[in-house]
Amino acid sequence: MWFIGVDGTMRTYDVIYNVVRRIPYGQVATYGQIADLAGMYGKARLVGYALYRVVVDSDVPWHRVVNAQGRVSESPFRNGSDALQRVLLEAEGIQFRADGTLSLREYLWRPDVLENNP
DNA sequence: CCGTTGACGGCGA
DNA sequence: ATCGCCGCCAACG
Repeated sequence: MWFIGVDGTMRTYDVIYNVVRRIPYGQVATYGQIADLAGMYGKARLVGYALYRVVVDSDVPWHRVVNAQGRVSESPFRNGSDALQRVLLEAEGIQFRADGTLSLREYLWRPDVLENNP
């Protein structure tokens, strides 16, 4: 499998990426939520570190991860991927408020509810 | 083996 | 509400 290293070990960040891959189209998850689901409760920042390493054209839907305020985390180090993130989310039907936040109540992924269903 | 590097979140003033 | 502070850590050179 692509997420297992040649030595057979799955790296820490790969565990995080695998959770991110489960976020459904049109929904979002928070950094803290991903950490929790990855068995790294309280380590939201680690998720941020991991996503920083992801390349834009990755198979990991990195754009579906926002912060606990329902806002795209911006940083000059992201070199524009933060602006792209909003564009990609809007392309999935997610609407942003005037203050730059999105409705977590409406778009937050709830894994426990039912994975796939219309 | 270090030193550097960064997409968070919660809590207090 | 809106700041600042701080815990926390894998990957890379």
